[in-house]
Amino acid sequence: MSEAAAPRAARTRRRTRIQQENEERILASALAVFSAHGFRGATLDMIADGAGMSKPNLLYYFRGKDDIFAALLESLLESWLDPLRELSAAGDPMKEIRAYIRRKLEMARERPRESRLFATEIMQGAPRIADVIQGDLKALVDEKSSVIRAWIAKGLIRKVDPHHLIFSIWATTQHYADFDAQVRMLMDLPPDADGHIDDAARFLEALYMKGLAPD
Amino acid sequence: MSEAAAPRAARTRRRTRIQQENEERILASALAVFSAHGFRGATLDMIADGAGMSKPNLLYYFRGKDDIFAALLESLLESWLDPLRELSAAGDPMKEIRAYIRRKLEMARERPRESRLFATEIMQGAPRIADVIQGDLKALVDEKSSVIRAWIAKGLIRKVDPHHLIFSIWATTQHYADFDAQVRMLMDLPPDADGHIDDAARFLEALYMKGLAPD
DNA sequence: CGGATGCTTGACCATCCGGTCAAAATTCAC
DNA sequence: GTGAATTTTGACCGGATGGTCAAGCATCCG
Repeated sequence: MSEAAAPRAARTRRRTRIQQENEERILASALAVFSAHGFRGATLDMIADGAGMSKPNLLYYFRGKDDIFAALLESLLESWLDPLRELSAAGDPMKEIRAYIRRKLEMARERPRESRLFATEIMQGAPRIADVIQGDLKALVDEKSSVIRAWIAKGLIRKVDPHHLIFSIWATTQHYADFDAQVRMLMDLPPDADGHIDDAARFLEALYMKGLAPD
Repeated sequence: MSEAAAPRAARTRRRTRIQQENEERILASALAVFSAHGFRGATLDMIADGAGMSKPNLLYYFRGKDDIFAALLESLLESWLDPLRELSAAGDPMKEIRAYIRRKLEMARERPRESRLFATEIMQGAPRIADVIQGDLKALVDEKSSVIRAWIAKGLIRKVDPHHLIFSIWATTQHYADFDAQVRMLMDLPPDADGHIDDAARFLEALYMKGLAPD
């Protein structure tokens, strides 16, 4: 994500009210379309339709499909990483980890499309977001790994590999967003129910509390 | 998965040696291509190239892209569900669960493309495999959930929701296949190393053994 | 060894899709 | 209100892509 996508529209002066609004509508539509169909499966017409405008108009605001995708990722990245960022070295380790699990599950409930967007991209080798992963995300993960190692050194949690701990929390929580369709089918849930997330929270919190408690 | 894809070629009589070979080569190539690019991102030309034949020739064996995909899923499904099928009600619960985790991680190491194939499909709402999930897979999951419930009733493992236990094992193990690119970037691993899977096994086994042991 | 059957492919088609362009419509500043 | 700047769009283009077809080539069986 080297820089913000530069819409043709923005070449002239500052952002107009119309520019602001339309760019927001485009990104909102792009999130829906990209997360549902993947980058390749998404079409500019779908995104334009979702944003209530014509394709050429869409391309007046963004240079092309790649630019829309890049702008979308950039607009989402910050808040996507927030839950991990909030993991505080100063807090009680068990409470911090439990709270992290809760935040991630809440994201899975509230923003499943964001989760699927990143997931589909990573599964195809992360061609468009490799720099973000190796940059910002890696720095954050390394930092929090140190925090976890410090907790271990103090004997506050069991000795585990911080990377694998983080991966497992990502995997278990994002599962309820990424594999939502499967979860619903296997649990016989209606399309809108989300109470199972609370059950998942109870299960995961118990698993990690028992699993990480020092001997 | 209502029925096997019916190649034009098979209309006449029984499968020829050449038919057998070519169908295998096509499915092998299709696995590589579909898992790397998703259904929409895959093209018939890519699959034909990978199978070392022309596109019309490929379409002599399968009716179309959808048929190839359906045949591929059907050919993989059985062995994909094997690890869970092997979970035995008769065995020691802790050992059974640990062995299940190992089998799933081994699948992630040995057959990551299969994992990604199913994952991308489910993430897009499972449009092409809904019947399999609601049929065979659901029956299997329900059966094994009963097994787990029986273990709980006997006090052999802690009281947990069987569905969420199964989901969490799927999520944590398949993560190393589906998100392989991210795992490698965050752990600074070369493209071919797979020793981190052993570390993951140690982490996950410990997490679940401690997390599931009865109080 | 010759015909019937099965296998393979080059050429082609229709549609989709990302993207362009010029002109029309709207908004804005004065 | 009016001219300039901004916004919007119908029409269009070129390449990709799923799929077809008819003819050529290989294989098999008697």
